Amino acid sequence: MRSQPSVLHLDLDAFFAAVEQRDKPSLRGKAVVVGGIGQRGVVATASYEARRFGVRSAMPAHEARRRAPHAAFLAGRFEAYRAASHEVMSILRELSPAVEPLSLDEAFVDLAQARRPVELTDAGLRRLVGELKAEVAAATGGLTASVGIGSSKFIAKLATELGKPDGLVVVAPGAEVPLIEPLPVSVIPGVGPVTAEKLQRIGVHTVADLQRVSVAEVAQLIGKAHAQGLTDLAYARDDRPVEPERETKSISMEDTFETDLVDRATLTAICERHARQVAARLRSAGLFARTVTLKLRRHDFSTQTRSTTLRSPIDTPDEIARLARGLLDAIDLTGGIRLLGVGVAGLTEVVQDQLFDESGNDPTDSPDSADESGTVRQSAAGSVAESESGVGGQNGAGAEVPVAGVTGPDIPVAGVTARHGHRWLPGIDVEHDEHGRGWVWGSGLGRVTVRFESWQTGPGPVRTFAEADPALHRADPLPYRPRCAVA
DNA sequence: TCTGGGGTCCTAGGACCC
DNA sequence: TCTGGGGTCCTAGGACCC
Repeated sequence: MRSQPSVLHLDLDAFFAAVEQRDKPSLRGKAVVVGGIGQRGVVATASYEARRFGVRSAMPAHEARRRAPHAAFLAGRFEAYRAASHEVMSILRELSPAVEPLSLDEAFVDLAQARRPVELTDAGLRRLVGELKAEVAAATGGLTASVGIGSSKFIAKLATELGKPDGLVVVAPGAEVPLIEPLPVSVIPGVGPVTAEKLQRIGVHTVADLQRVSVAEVAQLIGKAHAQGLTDLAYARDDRPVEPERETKSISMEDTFETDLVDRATLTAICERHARQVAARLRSAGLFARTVTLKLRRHDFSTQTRSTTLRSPIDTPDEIARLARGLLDAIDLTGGIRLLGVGVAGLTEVVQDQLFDESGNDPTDSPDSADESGTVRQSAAGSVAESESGVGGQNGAGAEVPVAGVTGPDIPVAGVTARHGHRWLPGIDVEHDEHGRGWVWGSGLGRVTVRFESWQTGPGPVRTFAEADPALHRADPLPYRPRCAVA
């Protein structure tokens, strides 16, 4: 822990919903829920107006709809969120090079490494944050942020939470322990529902309660490493540095389906598509992977993972798809699958030269022969035969689109994002040849209703078209440009 | 009709090596 | 002949975070 309040934490308020309200003037001041599309969706972000009805992040879609039936439920527009996030992160990096983003809407900044001297007094910090918030609002079209400042990451983040929305809380050095003692243990990062339940069983409800039990006793419940960490945090001891560059450890893609899938050919095609998308991200990051993981969630919500580790790192779509398919081939699909994902780990930047040639004994070194030799290592949990997953396998190497709809619209998924091919999901951007820019208000029965407005306009008119109307197109989000807003 | 998607980190147990 | 321990790598599962 530092002796100065030099860790700043910033969190954009109701971020996704706020971007939607910026770009959709008719929704300003209204209940907006991002996510919650489809039967199996969950809420990503609710506007403060929607929160008044009890809608919360991670709430199942049906529950959110029950609580706020009148709210606008929108699919996410991640390109727009990424753009706004980039603006904010740039502003923070102008302040200090030590910026650690936690997600699109959140970051830590180390003020001790600021590019210019920062006065770490209450008055100095208030001035600084005032300017920061004004810059954020100007660059993003009026988004607000909450800021917390303290002597550690834990305290800064907690301070942000206490001031939401549009807040600023500075915790003075020495005030940390009295601040946290009366709060529930769940304020400590790493204490989720399960750990909180376990702690409750030994009479620990508040942070002060946690101070009273020994590390050994906590370790009995939740493991050694975790216990020491939590105990330290209970005394506000936290020396975790702000880390601007954290390397990627894994890359994955997954989908939850609107209805459980049982057909092996369909799942195989989805598996291959995920594998190829993962490979594309791997390559664009300039990385190679040694481990490929298949993840499934069954009808009863139980989760299963199967993985394979190679001796040499790979990055081609074909290899990753082949391995993922091999893992799936060994899995019993009885009962139905609600989620399927493919991921890679064991990432490296360069493929090491094969100094010792194992002359073909290593299945991973010769992709060409992989389908006959490629048994993945025998593990304690049983072997994973890969031998049928090659070119001669069920869907073959050429299985780009072997099943109708797998790359397109016919397998609806439950996610939050607007990446469902052609479907007119609520909230997405469109352009009409005659009426210009707008967004999808709703669709169904062969019709699409569009509201024609953008951040540049006031609330706009609504019109309905045939889904197949050739004058109606999907569009990229209209970039927000501060200068145009002034004009 | 409950329960997303993208991650990180930890644990436990077996294989295997010295 | 009995009993070992440490260390690393790997797999599977789970808690947690936003």
